[in-house]
Amino acid sequence: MGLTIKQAAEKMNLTVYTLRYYEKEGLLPFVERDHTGNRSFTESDLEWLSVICCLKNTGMPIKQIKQYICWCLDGDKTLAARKQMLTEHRQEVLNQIKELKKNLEKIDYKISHYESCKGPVQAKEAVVKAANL
Amino acid sequence: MGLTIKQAAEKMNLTVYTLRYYEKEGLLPFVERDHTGNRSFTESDLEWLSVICCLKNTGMPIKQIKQYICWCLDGDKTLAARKQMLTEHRQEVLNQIKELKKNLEKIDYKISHYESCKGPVQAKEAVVKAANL
DNA sequence: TATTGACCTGGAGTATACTCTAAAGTATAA
DNA sequence: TTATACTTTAGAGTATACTCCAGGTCAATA
Repeated sequence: MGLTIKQAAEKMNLTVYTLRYYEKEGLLPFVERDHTGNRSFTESDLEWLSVICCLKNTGMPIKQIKQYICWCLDGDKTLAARKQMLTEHRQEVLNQIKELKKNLEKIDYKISHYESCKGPVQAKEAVVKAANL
Repeated sequence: MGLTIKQAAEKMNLTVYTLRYYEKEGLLPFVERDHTGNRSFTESDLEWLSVICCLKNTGMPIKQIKQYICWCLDGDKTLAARKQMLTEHRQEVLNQIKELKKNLEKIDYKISHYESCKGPVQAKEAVVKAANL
């Protein structure tokens, strides 16, 4: 027996609303139903979900994830397309990391100014400059 | 003379719509107007904007950025609060980078499977496993 | 003087990704 | 048998961050 939607949601740290939404958007064409019409999540489904979450958490839009999933279910003839999509996405993730690191430096720089402000009152202009730049 | 909204937008790689939206949201209380009521962006304003973009690009919500800007204009009594906000945000950025790197590994792993699929046809099961996991 | 072009405002519209509600169905326990 | 604890669907509502439009103002040029 597979997991109920609630159990699957708990395991994946998602809400049942989100899982139903993902299905509505075509991200979960592989999830089957039991005799009463309830969704039944297998271990394999959870692995698919973990790929979906990986792509979602790295900024891929739902529609593109859907495209990827559809390609996966469409057999070998989409192998090249899938590989290309992931390779391009990989580059985007690398760019995101680079951007974050650049911005992190700027944040660190500002924090370092606040560090130097914790002592006794300084010349007002110096404080203003440190705070604003 | 300061820059027009169009010039400022170009310099900051934003649209004029976005700049007006930011002002509407209280992110640009420092931008002044000329005698005709047009916004006039100074160099200092652009520096503020670059901080705003830095925070926005690292995922800080507009409302929180507004809080930060308001604190900056509210003098020394908010120094501790500002420092705390940036320090907490810094940690969030570190977490984002960590998460992205973790997901990048998963993406790399999947790509490596596609790499191994480019040769002559393999056993069908092996291909399916490589593609799906 | 008339037109052009860039600016202004308020407010409506869009995109994305959920998030929730209402009404109905089903299985188990008291 | 009735209560509860789930499940289902369609569809409405929310949050965030823009994005655009209509109608108007203003300054410079033909």
